[in-house]
Amino acid sequence: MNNPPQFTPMNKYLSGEIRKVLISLKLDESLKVDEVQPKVEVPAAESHGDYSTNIAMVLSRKINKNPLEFAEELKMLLLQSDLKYVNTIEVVKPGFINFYLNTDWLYELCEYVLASGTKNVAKKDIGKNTKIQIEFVSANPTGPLHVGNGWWAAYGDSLARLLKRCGYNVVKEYYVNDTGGQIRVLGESILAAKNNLEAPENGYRGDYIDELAKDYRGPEDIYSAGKWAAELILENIKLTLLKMNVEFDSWYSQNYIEQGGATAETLEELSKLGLIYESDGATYLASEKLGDSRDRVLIKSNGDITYTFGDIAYHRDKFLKRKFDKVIDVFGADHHGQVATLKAAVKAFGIDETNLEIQIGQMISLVGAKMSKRSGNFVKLEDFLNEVGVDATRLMPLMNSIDQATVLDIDLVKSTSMENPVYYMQYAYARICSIEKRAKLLKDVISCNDEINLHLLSNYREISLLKVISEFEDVVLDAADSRKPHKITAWTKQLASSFHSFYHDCKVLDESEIELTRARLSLVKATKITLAVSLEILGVTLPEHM
RNA sequence: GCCUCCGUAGCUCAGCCGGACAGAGCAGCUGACUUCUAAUCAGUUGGUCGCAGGUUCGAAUCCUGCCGGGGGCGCCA
Repeated sequence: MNNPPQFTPMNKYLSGEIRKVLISLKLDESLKVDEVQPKVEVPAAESHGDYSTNIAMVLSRKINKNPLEFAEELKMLLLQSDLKYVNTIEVVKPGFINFYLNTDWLYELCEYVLASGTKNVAKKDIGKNTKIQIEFVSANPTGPLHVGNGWWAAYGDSLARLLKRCGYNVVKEYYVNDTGGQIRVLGESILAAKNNLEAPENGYRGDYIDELAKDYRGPEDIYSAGKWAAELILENIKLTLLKMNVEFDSWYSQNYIEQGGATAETLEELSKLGLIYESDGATYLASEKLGDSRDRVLIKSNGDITYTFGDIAYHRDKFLKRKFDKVIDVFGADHHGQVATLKAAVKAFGIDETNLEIQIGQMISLVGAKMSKRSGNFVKLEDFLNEVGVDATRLMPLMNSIDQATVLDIDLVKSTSMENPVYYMQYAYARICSIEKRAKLLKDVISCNDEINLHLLSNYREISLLKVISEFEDVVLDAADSRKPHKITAWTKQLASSFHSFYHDCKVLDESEIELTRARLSLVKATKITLAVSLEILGVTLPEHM
């Protein structure tokens, strides 16, 4: 097996060189230079160089030096240390050190991307095969998925793809709430509709209930009806998710948790820990002392177990039975209240609570109304997919941070769906495919055995495009680490933009400039590789023509 | 009342583990199609980063307090 190609990102390279210089200075020991990792970034303004560091200002305070003078000192030492790629170093007003580079590193980067291909580019093993579970959607099987569910489906699935890319062993799970009160209510709603009665209070209503009721042939028993309907609805949910390119690895049953011994075992363990007490005929978990805002009822006075209890047993199952190292739950903001309880429970089981990560997504609502299955006021994800398109639907939730609440104006979304950035990104891909297709026709003219001279890529557009590509790995790591796939979207838009500009200014296929053509084809290929990987993470398809 | 998310250009939002003149898309205005696909490109108008303090050489970014909006504070799930 060949080792994957290596390439040290420029910021890491410079940071390492600066660090060497700092260590050689033998500064005050209290500074612990070993721990200092100088931050080297691409400055916002091009007039501030290709890369820049604020290390002189950060350290000057601690060592009691004038930041400008210290920066100058570092600059001199850096110049003596024979840096690769660096043309000039400048020190600017408050104490920034700016680096101006030649473009050799960009050609090396390009070669690295080409050698890596889609399989290895931006594949960083920070996960070290950590077993991580992501639970998302987990919508009750009491009705079809609505648009809000679709948002978490896109988010969770892309987060999973991102973490896989970074070397995590990821399992995507959907917790199926196939028991309890809502299944009973679902059964009641079905039977009521079948017998042409009013839907029960707090019951489910809508066309899908009427249609299910029409087909129901089982006994007039609410549990039978509820269970039957939930199974059919779940099948429908699976199909809708597949249509959206979301495939779960695991469907885990609440009924299994509650009936399969998990709750009994959990209760026993919590009892042993002295965290259980009775009050008013109910069984309580003393979760307040573990950081919850109050104690929680696990078993109601009528003997039924609460949803919370099932959820606690479920999370115990995740960590202790199935041995996940890390669990990420993706919840809507309306479930925010569960966080403290679950964290408390996990702590009780002796698990580091930071291994339970709960991502709270703010609410997705319709103009003027909340989405709710019980009220029948919601837009079906299925319909949304059909009208807006799968790729646009898939990308929309990945454009913003999940901390941002979203109010959807369905008519506006429909009328502007063609403006969705997804087409902009895909169009870049289609253009690349088109170029490559034509390049094949010119094969005889273009091909030769000489090495490709990437140094011919010197145009401003070419350099800019290479610079965007150079940031891909960092973006992937940052997005995975911060659990923010929308950062991939932002970068991909930038890549597409840079490519479109390049496409406009630089004719790739030019029979009178064979060498340049070959160099540009390499750049196009590198763009294609990174674009393909980023779109794949976003769960968007790669059209070869549009 | 307590917890939590948000408040940045006309609109939708990036940026938020501190950095150099605050960014993008849409909308508006101007210009580019006998071209490797114009689903594109180039240019341009537009902002006291909710308000007030504080920390800092430096704050949209961190801290505190207000104001405004969303969500949550069940023996519902």
